Amino acid sequence: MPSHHPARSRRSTERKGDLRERAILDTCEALLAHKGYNAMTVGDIAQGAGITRGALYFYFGSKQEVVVALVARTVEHLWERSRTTAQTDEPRQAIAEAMQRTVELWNEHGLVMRTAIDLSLTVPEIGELWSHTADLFITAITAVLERAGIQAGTEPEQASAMARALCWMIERTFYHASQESRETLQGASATCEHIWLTSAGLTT
Amino acid sequence: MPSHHPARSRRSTERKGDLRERAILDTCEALLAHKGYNAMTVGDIAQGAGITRGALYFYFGSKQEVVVALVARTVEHLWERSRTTAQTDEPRQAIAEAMQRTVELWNEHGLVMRTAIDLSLTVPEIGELWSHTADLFITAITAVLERAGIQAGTEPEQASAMARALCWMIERTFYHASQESRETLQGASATCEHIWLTSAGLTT
DNA sequence: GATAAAAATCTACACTGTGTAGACTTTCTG
DNA sequence: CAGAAAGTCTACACAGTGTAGATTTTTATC
Repeated sequence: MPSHHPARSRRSTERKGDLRERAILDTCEALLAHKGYNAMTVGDIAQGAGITRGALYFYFGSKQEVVVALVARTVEHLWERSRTTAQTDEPRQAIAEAMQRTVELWNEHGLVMRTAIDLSLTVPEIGELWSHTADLFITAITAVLERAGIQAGTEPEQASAMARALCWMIERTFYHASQESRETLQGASATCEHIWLTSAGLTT
Repeated sequence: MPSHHPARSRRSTERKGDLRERAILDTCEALLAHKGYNAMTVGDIAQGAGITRGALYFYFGSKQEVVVALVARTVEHLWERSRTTAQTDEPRQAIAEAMQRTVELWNEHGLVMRTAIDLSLTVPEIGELWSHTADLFITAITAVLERAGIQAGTEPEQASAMARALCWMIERTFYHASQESRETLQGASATCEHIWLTSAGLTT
């Protein structure tokens, strides 16, 4: 990998390699979509990016590394968005907004997110990335639950544990629904929102 | 041709192969536990079962087939148990019993169940097996919700969709918790049970 | 208990995909 | 424009897979 983190040194021109690297990740994403991780070979990716296998190994050490970089790119984007999104104090509204945002995320990045989940177990770096992402969600859900009056704490029926279960519910439900259609995903989101509301004691 | 041993000779001989087949699946399960699916090779399995690779291919056509058979064996066992377990009418008790049973299942077969979930996407047969298993759970949860007064139907806030979301919540929560410890799993179960009860409107 | 079919096992090989080595070409930079 | 850095290629060694065919063991039958 040539570019580590060159944030401070401003480069005059964008190196050819930066372009290639993006082409590689884009190709990888496309291949993931219609071949899946296992069927996709390093040769396929290289070919799609317009170079030979040998050249690809100049950028990434393995197929896994390519996918890790792809997941990192996407996840970075998620963090970015969740950081710049306004937080609402009113629980009901906060929940509605969170679910809406999550639907958008899955509509846009469902494929990579599903891949990240699938590879979490086998590729430690991806596991790391994804578990960090999940923690962001769990923290956010916990905050909403507490603001809605659920007792804070880590015991099974307190906010923290409930938030974790709700997070997994949303992850898994969206994982499946996003494979179907946007309509399915929207419906699944409504169901999750309803359960979240009920769990928060906001059933009016 | 006349059959000289009418009743008694049914399945009299257990072939040597039946023993080997079991040895292969057992070895596979053991290897999955401390190497994981990808790292485990056909040679490893054969060696563990005391035969060569070539001989293993007499029993199974591929590594995937071995794992499919292993999952099938386990899942068969799940179905068996859920069929012979008494169903309770009282919702609260039904939920408590279902959760207890599920904890036991994951304690006993967590490894294979996690494997099944991981491979659902990439191995169609396993996907089939697992989705059928999930359907059993979803149907059961739906029934309990309806008995508790939740409106029947498939709209986002009706019993069927809610049961699906709750099923995924339990699956994913148990998937993670069963990797930790029995205590973690027990706590996670309590949390899921609480959310299920709340969703069913049984919060007294 | 001899024997032939079936069941089980082995060795050897062809194939696919991975990752590495080293030579070569292009693109910067002073 | 010359040397360095970046990028690319071909060729090779290696892992694991699945198959072919010969060979041995087990089982059923007379």
